[in-house]
Amino acid sequence: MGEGRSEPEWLTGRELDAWMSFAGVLFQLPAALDAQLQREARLNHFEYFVLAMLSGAPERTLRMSELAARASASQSRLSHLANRLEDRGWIRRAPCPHDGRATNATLTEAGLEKLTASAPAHVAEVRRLVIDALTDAQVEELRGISRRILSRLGSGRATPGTG
Amino acid sequence: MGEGRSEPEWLTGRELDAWMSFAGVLFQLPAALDAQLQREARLNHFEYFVLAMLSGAPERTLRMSELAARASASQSRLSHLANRLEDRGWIRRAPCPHDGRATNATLTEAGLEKLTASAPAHVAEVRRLVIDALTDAQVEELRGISRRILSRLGSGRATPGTG
DNA sequence: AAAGATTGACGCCTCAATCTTC
DNA sequence: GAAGATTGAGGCGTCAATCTTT
Repeated sequence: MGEGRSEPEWLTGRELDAWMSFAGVLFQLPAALDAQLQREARLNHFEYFVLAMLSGAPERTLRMSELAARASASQSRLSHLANRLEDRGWIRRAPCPHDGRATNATLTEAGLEKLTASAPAHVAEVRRLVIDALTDAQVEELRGISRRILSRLGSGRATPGTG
Repeated sequence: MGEGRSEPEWLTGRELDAWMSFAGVLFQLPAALDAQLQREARLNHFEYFVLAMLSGAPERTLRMSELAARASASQSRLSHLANRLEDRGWIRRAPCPHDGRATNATLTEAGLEKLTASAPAHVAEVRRLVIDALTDAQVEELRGISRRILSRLGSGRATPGTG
């Protein structure tokens, strides 16, 4: 990892340069992806992600807590979202038979149709803004870089908002 | 359809793998940085960025519209934020002498103190989560990758939210 | 007491409407 | 009319409190 360059208080020129560019991506890319989904599907990125997660689960069903964990979201946030998705008919909730505390969320037929209708344009935007902007080697590098950052994020401190 | 890596409708295995990891970073890293700032400085990332921008400007002053452009934020968003920052005493607004339509935002002494007090911990978190998680070569790669993505973002379509 | 989930209050952002100055 | 800026309404997320089941 970071061997010889450990001045704690500031960033060197090269590091600062890299961080400024990366921070721009961190600001603007999620906004751009959200904008595309909002425009063409009336969905935000988190809503899309939740529908996608459910579509890939057995029975198209997942516990609320499991869903929250996979989306790195608080249970509260997911609960609010589930209210809205349920109102729109994309998902349905039912108490879990095996554990009276838990709630299962299920993707409805309408929800699946919504997702499959929205996916191609979203994937195309991801391809346009990220994948096709990079060389094959850079795509590989990006994977490795992301993994490393994620490992720091995971071990940093306990994820809050679980209550 | 599926020649090379230009199938428009979906992502190949390697691309998907890279995207999944990168999307995780896109979700979690901004949240982690916001959390640190919120905890230790009662600031969010956008507020910090605005203060930092002003601190680097001549006279510690910038037009609202210029500030919004540099932060890739809508004028509306910046205006709401400026209300809050002004209430807290970090900035001051005054009409621009040269153009009656424009408003200048100035970082106050208190705002500068707030920024300098908050910066070290924030930089340390950036270093911990990003810079020190990567090799020197990866930091360089990340710079190049970010530049490429930014160029797509810039040319994509006109930035909305200017009204 | 802990885990799972939900709710309401409050804060921030988006969107459309509005006002002033150029 | 366009540019710069602001405002209010409504939507979404966070936080703290609450309820139920284990």
